[in-house]
Amino acid sequence: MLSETIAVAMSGGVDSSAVAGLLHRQGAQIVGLTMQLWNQRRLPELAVEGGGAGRCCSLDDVYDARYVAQQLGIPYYVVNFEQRFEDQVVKPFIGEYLAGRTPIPCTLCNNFIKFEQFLEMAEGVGAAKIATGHYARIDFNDQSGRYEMRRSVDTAKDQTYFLFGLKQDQMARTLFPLGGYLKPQVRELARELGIPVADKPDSQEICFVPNGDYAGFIDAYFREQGVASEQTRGEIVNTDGEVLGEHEGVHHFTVGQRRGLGIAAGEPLYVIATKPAEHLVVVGRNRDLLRARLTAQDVNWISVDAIRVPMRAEVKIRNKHLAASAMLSPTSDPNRIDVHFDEPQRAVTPGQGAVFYSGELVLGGGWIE
RNA sequence: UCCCCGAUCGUCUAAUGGUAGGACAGCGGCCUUUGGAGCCGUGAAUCGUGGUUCGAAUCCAUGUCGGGGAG
Repeated sequence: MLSETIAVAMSGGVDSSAVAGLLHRQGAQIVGLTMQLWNQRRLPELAVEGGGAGRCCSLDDVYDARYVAQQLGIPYYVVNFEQRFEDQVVKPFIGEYLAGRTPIPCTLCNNFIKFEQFLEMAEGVGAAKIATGHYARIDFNDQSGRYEMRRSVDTAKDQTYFLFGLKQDQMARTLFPLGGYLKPQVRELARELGIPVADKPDSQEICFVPNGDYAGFIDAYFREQGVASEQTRGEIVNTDGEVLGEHEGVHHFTVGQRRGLGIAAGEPLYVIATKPAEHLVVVGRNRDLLRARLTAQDVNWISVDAIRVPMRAEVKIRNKHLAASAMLSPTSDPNRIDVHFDEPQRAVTPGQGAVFYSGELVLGGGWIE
């Protein structure tokens, strides 16, 4: 049987370019695809000097991706997912903030765009599999009959936290060629392969927010949609309900946040919660943020079947959180899991992911209620 | 109108005759490649005017403002 075609998601960055180069060198038949996800000129008031280079769909990045594909001599296409991206990532992203939660756009994008829409698109161009530059590892376990996910070898670059929503059938068709590499090795590899973007800086922050000011993005989106800023303002209160100040919208805040409150209380204040219905931001002391338990909803199991009895695991509640020991317990709802930490954790934040690990193995994960 | 009390960085406050300091807030940077957190750095004040004193945030007078009393 002929080697099957692999569609490489090329962002124009080092990692995905290295993936394309690597697979090409291995003799795979590949096609490069760049997803056009957001028009950076959409909200011109957010424009940043340099044209937003380093963002996921700036013209520069598309140019880079095309150039890399050209250098490798592989077919290359740009696919336009803007509408889908706005409906399934941007709007939910804003909606989550307005609901008092803190979304993870990267995970939404993975779940609804990269490993769904993109996978379909790949099929459409005759590719049975896709490959991305994610730092994670997928293996098939013959005994369990499941695809398993592991943290990347480069623990600092590991992106499994953002991948907890991947389904077995998606994993079956996905390659993460960089999961076994360290980032410096990837750059070295890119240089070896003659990839022109080998020394391009890593991108970071939310790809569709050109200046990194996500709250400013939401404000600008509101203005575009005709929502007046007066409608989002509200009060900052302490846990006793005493009014300490005012704010420009609950979407400017997330649990655990310290900066931007503008309240001089003699001691640092942190956001304990946002209450969008009342336009309130509740603040308190750092120790008020400790929680020993949470419930994860829409849980997706990856490397193991859904649990029926309690199970010990390490749980990450944000990307840079050091996974903490906890007991996972099933609830009456099979999609919801109770998590009891051995030690209270700081700033358990609704809308963020709770990802379950056993060592380097990603068991699964869900959304914090 | 009179009598008390008070007035220090943006905020809260320390210094009672001898270098105006701290906390919080702000700003900048680093670190992180969801949002946060954290770390480092940084600007910022004695209500005004006179006086006493070698020297005044501090003592005196007076004005202004704020709070409280006295028909």
